[in-house]
Amino acid sequence: MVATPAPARRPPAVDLDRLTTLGQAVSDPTRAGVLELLRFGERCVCDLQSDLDVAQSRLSFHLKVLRDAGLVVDRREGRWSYYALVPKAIEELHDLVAALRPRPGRLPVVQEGCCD
Amino acid sequence: MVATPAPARRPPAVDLDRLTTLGQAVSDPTRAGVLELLRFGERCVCDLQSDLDVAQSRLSFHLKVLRDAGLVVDRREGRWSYYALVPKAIEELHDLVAALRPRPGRLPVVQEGCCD
DNA sequence: TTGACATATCAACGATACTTGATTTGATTC
DNA sequence: GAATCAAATCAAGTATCGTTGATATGTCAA
Repeated sequence: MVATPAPARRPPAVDLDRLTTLGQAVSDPTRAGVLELLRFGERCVCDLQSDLDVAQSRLSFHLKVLRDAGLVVDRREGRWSYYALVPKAIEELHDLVAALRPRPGRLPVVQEGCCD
Repeated sequence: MVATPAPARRPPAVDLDRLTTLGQAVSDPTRAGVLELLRFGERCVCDLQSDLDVAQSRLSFHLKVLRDAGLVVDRREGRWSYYALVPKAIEELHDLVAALRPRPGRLPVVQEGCCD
């Protein structure tokens, strides 16, 4: 019989690395705007550019951040690039935030003193 | 008769300002660590400090960012300050992320060209 | 009081992140 | 091929953010 892994003594730890990466991706107005637009389906860069009214290289920069974070994917077709949301990544962030919810019934209020 | 506001032609816009603010609050490892710890109830600063092993002024700085974003509240008791999650703010972020989910059945795929 | 302690604030520096304009790459059209 | 176009990349500057050490504020205990 093989040793079983030690039972979790605490609720599952939140993947903080992933949370910070996704949080950072979402923390810029241009990038948030891109995500908002992509809700309705994939869009080409030139489309996003005119909808958001940003310089081309700037948009390209932000798209790269979103891509690196895994929130969007791109697809090239002729001279155009189309970007689309990655639903799984949105769900991932959704779940990470859910994991931050206060846990009911644990340490509701502090007792005597605090340190030690 | 007073002019009625123009009816919304699209699904409700996402509150991008709020999303970026909360995203930014969550985009730093120290701050994410604080939130993770606070899931179990309020903690005093000195507690957080030793759990996270960060300098005092640094923690204080990050707590301020979280406080300014509305994600935590503090309560002073004697010499100690206790910080706690604001469940409503977590829900708010949760909902904002949900609002980024792709909308089914709209612009599923791009047609001819893109930038007419 | 005085001293020790918990926390907040501040100023200065260093590190990241964002913006801009120019250049490059690759695809299309003439 | 040459010109054009969409998009990416790069280098430079600027702005924003995070860290550090010092100081300030307020509280408690001796």
